[in-house]
Amino acid sequence: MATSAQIIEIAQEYVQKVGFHAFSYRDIAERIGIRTASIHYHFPTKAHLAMAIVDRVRYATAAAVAEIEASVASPGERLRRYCGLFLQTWGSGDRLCPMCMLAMGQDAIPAEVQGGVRDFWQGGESWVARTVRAGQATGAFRRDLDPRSVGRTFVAALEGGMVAARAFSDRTRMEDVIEHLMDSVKAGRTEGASTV
Amino acid sequence: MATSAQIIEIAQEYVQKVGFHAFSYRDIAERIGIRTASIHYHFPTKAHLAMAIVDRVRYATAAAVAEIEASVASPGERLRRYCGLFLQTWGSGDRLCPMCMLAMGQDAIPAEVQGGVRDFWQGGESWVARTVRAGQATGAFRRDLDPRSVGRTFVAALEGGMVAARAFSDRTRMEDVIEHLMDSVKAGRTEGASTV
DNA sequence: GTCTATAAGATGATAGAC
DNA sequence: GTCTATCATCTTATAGAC
Repeated sequence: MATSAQIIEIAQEYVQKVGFHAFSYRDIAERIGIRTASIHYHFPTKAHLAMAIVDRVRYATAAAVAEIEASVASPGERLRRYCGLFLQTWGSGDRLCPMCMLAMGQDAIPAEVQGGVRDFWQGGESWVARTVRAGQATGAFRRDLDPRSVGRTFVAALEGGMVAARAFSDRTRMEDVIEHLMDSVKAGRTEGASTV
Repeated sequence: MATSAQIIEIAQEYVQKVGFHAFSYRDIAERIGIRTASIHYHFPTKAHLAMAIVDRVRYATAAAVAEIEASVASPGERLRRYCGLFLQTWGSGDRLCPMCMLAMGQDAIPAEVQGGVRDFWQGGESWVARTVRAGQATGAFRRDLDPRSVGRTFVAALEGGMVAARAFSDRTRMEDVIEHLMDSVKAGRTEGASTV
């Protein structure tokens, strides 16, 4: 594999495990067996490296979502598969979502990186919202749902669920969250007034 | 205010804004107008400081939840007030949940701190689960809900929602999440089979 | 592309005076 | 409790040889 690709991959792993500020060029260099100066050749500053990670993750996510849309037609199944992406990321070695990690250190992260993270986040929310609308059209999902709110809740809960799953090294924390999320959108109930 | 209390308060603010690894004793010292050596007198290592933050937050949270239980009886209203605590934290200057911040940098954070963070998280999940059971008993909440899953989803979504609200400086991201969460538990629908 | 060498500054932490 | 002084180490980053 090309050195630059190796650098990005290892840096991404560090971002997912300890965050952007808790690893150094030295950490990466030692893992690959090169010197920090070589990393600076590929990525002049840490901001460049962060941006490369953002681009890589957004590309990979877009590909994964495209694959879901190509192989599954049912809105419910699409949503479940989407949730599965987050579960899969956590499963690949107790890793958090790299975009969530970058979003947390916001104030100490380059502006362009922040923008990329926001695009990723909003992209997920919008995709879920669109899928919810499709499910409402087929009658699979509750008609009284606000797609925007559901999209935002799905992404928020999946990201937060990963934090919990990692803190407890407990897969069921992700699974429980996904079950309740899926349950919250499915039809099969009369839409009535609340008694709360 | 006592110096140690000032130190904890400022350190907590840094944890909420940039994370545990992105601030230094120097940052705190300059804000207070003392030297880093003085901070080391109160908190020998950064781990001690982190632990003090965890204790402070857990104490404050317990007090806030107790206040809710003392002033509100309805499970639905209690849940909504609980969600309000997270909204309020974000509102106090675009801050994330300190426990969520500490949970993210897990691998690079002292073991005792990790334990405290887990206790906080699980405490929130359990409280929501208990409140859900109470709401099911009164008929305000859906009877087919799994309280554990709901508890885990609430905490995950609230934590994740704060990350989103901060990334976009957008209050509605928290509000939308809270609305869908509350909607997901309320009764008023026939409990039927899913068509998803 | 990778190296050595180096810079300039930050970091957590300690010893000992006041 | 706070200070000065100091430490060893780590950090991002650059210059220039190979």
